[in-house]
Amino acid sequence: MEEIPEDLLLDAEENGPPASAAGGDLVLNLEGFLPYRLSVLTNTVSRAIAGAYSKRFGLSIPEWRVLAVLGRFPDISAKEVTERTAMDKVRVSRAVAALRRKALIERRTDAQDRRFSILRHSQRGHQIYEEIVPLALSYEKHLLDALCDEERDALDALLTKLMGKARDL
Amino acid sequence: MEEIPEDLLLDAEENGPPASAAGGDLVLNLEGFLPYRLSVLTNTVSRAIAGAYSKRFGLSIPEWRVLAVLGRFPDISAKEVTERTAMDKVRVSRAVAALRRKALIERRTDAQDRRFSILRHSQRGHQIYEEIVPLALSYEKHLLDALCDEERDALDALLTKLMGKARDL
DNA sequence: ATATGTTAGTTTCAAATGAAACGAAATTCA
DNA sequence: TGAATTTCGTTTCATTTGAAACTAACATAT
Repeated sequence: MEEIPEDLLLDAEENGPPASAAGGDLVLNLEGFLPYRLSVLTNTVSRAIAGAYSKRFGLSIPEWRVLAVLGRFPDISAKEVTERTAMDKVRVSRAVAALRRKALIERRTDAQDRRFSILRHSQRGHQIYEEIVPLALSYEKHLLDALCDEERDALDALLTKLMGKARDL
Repeated sequence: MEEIPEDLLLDAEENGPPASAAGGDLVLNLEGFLPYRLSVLTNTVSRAIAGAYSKRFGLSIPEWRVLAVLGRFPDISAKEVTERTAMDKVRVSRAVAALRRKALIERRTDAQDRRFSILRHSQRGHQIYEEIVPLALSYEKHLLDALCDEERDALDALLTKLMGKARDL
């Protein structure tokens, strides 16, 4: 269903920050809009890293996150994984199932409270973890290479503050 | 709403977590890992904003982005929308289709090159846009309230630098 | 012209996602 | 005790997503 064009106005480029705006119209400049900038940066970073270990190890992002948190906190429950990864329980459940299928983690049941699982790396899972960690760290390092020490501290503080604000809404 | 881990340690390397983490192993501290922190912050922010206008106006994130970029750059093609929103062409195509179904944007065809579309707000689309912009800006303002002027400048510079680095990989 | 290649945008298909319903285990309260 | 409630984790179902295949329009070369 293509419509035939009527009159065409060729568009003059508007540039620079806000400024423009006919009459009392409000205009939002996406390129400078903080939530948007965060989103683009995050997606770019995530894709780059995910590309690295999904190609090489066949891991999805949720799977890698579970592996990562179990590297630091072995023998925790799926519930605690959700808390430490900020993923919801459905995602965690599926990531855990996938990792078990691949024999990269092992699951036991908590004897005190049998609703809880107890998760940890398998030997092979731990090997892979130890291969990925340097990759992840080196990508982080690459990013931080853009910054001097003071800037890194500043970034750390800024992210903490923003996270605090973001949560209360 | 997921809980966030309590202990914040600076960057990753060797840490002394629970007993069973055996000998000289490398450990990655997710809570301090920059890509992860960015991801959590971004998702928190995106969800909060999306919640606001999806409930009230029935718009998805991609639809809002298209509407937003057309607010600032009317009469551009879908191709240019993809460039200005950092979304892939499939997402843009579907968002445009959805917005047209809702009669919030209009599409013509470029007479010079009939592969290109020419997109702009409908009247009603523009109304909605002008209702959402203040919402979006006020949420951004809320976030930035956490920061003083110097910090805002610093954040701006940091995001620019990080984005630059993120892109080359 | 005809063939070859490129680009804008859509469609198809399989995988990822999240809300809600669910089963099992534990807890609370009568 | 046992009925009602909560919690952990899984499953179901409808929607969203992206890679790849596709169509249509244009460009270039022979």
